[in-house]
Amino acid sequence: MTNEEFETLLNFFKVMGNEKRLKIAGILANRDCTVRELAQMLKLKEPTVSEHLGTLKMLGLVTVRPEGNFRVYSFNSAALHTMNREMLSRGRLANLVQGEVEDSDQKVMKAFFKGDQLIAIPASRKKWLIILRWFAEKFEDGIQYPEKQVNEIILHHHGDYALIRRELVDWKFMTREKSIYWKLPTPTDLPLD
Amino acid sequence: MTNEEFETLLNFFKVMGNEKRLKIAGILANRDCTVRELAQMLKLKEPTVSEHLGTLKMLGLVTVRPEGNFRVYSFNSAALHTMNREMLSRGRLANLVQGEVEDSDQKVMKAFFKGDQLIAIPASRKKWLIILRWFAEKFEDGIQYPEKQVNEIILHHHGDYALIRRELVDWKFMTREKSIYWKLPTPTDLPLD
DNA sequence: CTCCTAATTAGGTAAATTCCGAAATAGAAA
DNA sequence: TTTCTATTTCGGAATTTACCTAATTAGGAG
Repeated sequence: MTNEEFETLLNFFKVMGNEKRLKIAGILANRDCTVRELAQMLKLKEPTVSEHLGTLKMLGLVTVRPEGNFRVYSFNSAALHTMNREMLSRGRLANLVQGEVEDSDQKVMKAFFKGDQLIAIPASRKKWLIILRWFAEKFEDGIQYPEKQVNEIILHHHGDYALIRRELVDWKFMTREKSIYWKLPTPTDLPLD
Repeated sequence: MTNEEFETLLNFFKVMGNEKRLKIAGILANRDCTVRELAQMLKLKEPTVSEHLGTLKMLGLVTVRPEGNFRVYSFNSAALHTMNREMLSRGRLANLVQGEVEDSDQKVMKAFFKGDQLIAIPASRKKWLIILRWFAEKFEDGIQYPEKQVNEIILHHHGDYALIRRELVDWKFMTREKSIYWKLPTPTDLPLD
């Protein structure tokens, strides 16, 4: 279930998103340690470190073994690899929230599309904008399209390409000059406020 | 500087370690959105979403562009890749905390080693254990070593192999039966308490 | 068995985070 | 210009988190 994976990833971030725990993980990635050793290095009391280790252990990021009179904690590379490889990519991230997106957006899409064909025009501006944004995604950032090509691309999904083309420009999804169309590439980066 | 990278990684985890922000990132990984759209999907008020987006923007995980009357937020794959590829491996993590480890451990190693040769035996038990643990690392988990081979391995680093060998066993870094030595493989996993 | 030591759990305080409603801003539209 | 609307900023309440000290547990050593 995708929801469980979401929780896993979220917990991973939560656990690692703490200075002391991240340091503990880093130290253990260098060598095994006891609670006391870690407490000294980090200038924390043992109970605090113990708690942090418990948290890391829950996640599977560290393991313990008794050794002589101590309990020695080790870093577990496997857990890190799992997060790294299986979850931390745009595609994975996108899949984890399918439920959330469905409600608002795909509902509209389902109502007005049959497959990838737009079969009706919504009256509400809001829904219309969702559809236009979908059309806009068919074009790549920064590439210049001659009008003929714009028409072709739209035609794959709707017969009245002139309407869609005009609306894309009106709503500023695309820019036109003469008969060349494009999407703004990276439209002047963030304002540094 | 390694310390700056540590901060970057820590902040990344902090920011993503929040349910709503992680969902926002996931939703934006699917498609661009306005503040209001996100607020609806997540059942939050706009100011709250706006704040979260601000946080994500600081990290570079999302970008904004004006579009018609709205401000449209996009997911920025590049930032994710940076974290993923450059920082999230055991080796990277280990390097981020060099400063912390140095103090406690490598100080001892420097004092008693010349290169990889153990040239003195510390009086303090604590320091001795650090050294023994270092020797223990020369052996692989779960592999059975005949005594002769144990001696050889130790000899690379210290002449009195009998002393080290005996201490490794005494302090339970290794187990011996007849003249076969080994390290406990995965010594009965975590107690599920 | 008892002693001793490392580690953990309990309980409570201080600090940080998340969220909201109200007010301010910025920019398109008229 | 003024108006309208999406977004952001402000200030404060409620929750969560991190840390400490004190008490308890667990297990090896004598």
